[in-house]
Amino acid sequence: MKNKIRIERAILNISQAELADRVQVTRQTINAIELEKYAPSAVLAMKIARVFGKKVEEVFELEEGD
Amino acid sequence: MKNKIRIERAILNISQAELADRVQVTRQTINAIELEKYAPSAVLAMKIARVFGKKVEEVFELEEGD
DNA sequence: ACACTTAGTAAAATATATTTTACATTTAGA
DNA sequence: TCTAAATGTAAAATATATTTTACTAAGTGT
Repeated sequence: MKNKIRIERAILNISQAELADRVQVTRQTINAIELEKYAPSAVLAMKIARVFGKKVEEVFELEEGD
Repeated sequence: MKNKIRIERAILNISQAELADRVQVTRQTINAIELEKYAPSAVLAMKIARVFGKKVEEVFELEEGD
């Protein structure tokens, strides 16, 4: 699962820690998802998209293997 | 996390088993999510929404506790 | 150069999602 | 009514996400 978290963070100009704070997870969780170490839960994906003012599909993209 | 899976299934007129098949999970997984026993992964939520031709936010809704 | 914020990483523990197998119940159609 | 399909449920096993603690490295501004 690919994502545009880094780009959206840059647009909002917020750190991983700040985003983590806003969606109530740890900074490491944001880092891991941003680096695509694993995919988030639907709840977290929706919260992240909401912070960015985007739809889930605009931030996350399904890949072949998913 | 609330969802409109039952309604969307009714519109498409497909069973839980058929939906499970299309998104490559077991029938029990669809049943559990539909009955809100637990929330899906982002991957699964996106696949389900895609089957229904809807955005994730049109099928799933965040609740207070999420 | 120094201090500070940000980002990357890792291992162990915990929480949660998903599978598997199996059975019970409800619903719909012939 | 009989039968088949669809749904609900449950326990145990496995997979995956998330937390916690902690350390390292990289970038920024002064």
